[in-house]
Amino acid sequence: MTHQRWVIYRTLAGTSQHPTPEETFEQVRQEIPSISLATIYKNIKTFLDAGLLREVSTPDQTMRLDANLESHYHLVCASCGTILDISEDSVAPVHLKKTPPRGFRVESYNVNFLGFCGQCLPQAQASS
Amino acid sequence: MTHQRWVIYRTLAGTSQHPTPEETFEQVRQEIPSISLATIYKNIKTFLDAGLLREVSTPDQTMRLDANLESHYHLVCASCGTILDISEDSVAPVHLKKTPPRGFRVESYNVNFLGFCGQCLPQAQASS
DNA sequence: ATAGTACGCGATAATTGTTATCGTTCAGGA
DNA sequence: TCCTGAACGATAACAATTATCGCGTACTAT
Repeated sequence: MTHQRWVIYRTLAGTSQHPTPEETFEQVRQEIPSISLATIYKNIKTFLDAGLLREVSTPDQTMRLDANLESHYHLVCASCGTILDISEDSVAPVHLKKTPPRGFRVESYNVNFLGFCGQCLPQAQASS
Repeated sequence: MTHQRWVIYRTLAGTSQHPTPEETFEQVRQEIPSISLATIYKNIKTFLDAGLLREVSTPDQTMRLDANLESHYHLVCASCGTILDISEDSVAPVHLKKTPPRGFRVESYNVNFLGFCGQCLPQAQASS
């Protein structure tokens, strides 16, 4: 556990903003100006492999990170892209009414809610 | 509506395989050898904007396309990445037990099921 | 029919996000 | 203190995607 690794982890774990690697880089840079983006990526990969971090899958083509290890889902703002967490027990369990096709065996599922965050909601309503 | 555009659309609409732009390129190429990858991307974007096509969000970092316009969710094989469709009415409606945080307004939701397809299931069970 | 116009096409360059390489440095154990 | 391997930083490579630009071709109005 090196200093760099610790600062990167602390930065990621200390936010609920689901930052991108680039954003993480910028933030860590304020503490360690000599840090390299490659180091950020390498440590993120290490954390992902170790299960200390998870990747949120979003429509945009950049990685969003999540240090919240508890089971939860995401609310994604269609306007600004903000991601908010919503705990698993806020959502009634999902169940299939039919058996899946082609012998598919379901191991887990994930729910994403799309909508508008408090800040974007007024504009969204105005334009509709 | 040009010839190229039509062939691209037909190729995308004629499969349930959720191809990548690259795969689409290879397939269209068999009909129009002079086609350019950029043309594929431009037309995909046109179709996405027009709502004739949708983008599936997957853990891997390449775009997967979906010409199935009916409401449905996806079964993703954790082993080979295959995506199968599952109709909306195969899944019991999802509902929230609590109101979302920070004034978030939910407009829609999406469910992704992760598991193993019929082909990968035997290996997956053997290795566990 | 013809000239004009605008849009789509193909080639290619540029951009962006991510990963690999390589030499150097540094932490932790003998 | 010395050794060793892992992590670091710089940079190049790579892959996916997007922008640019000149050309050709289909429609429009005359």
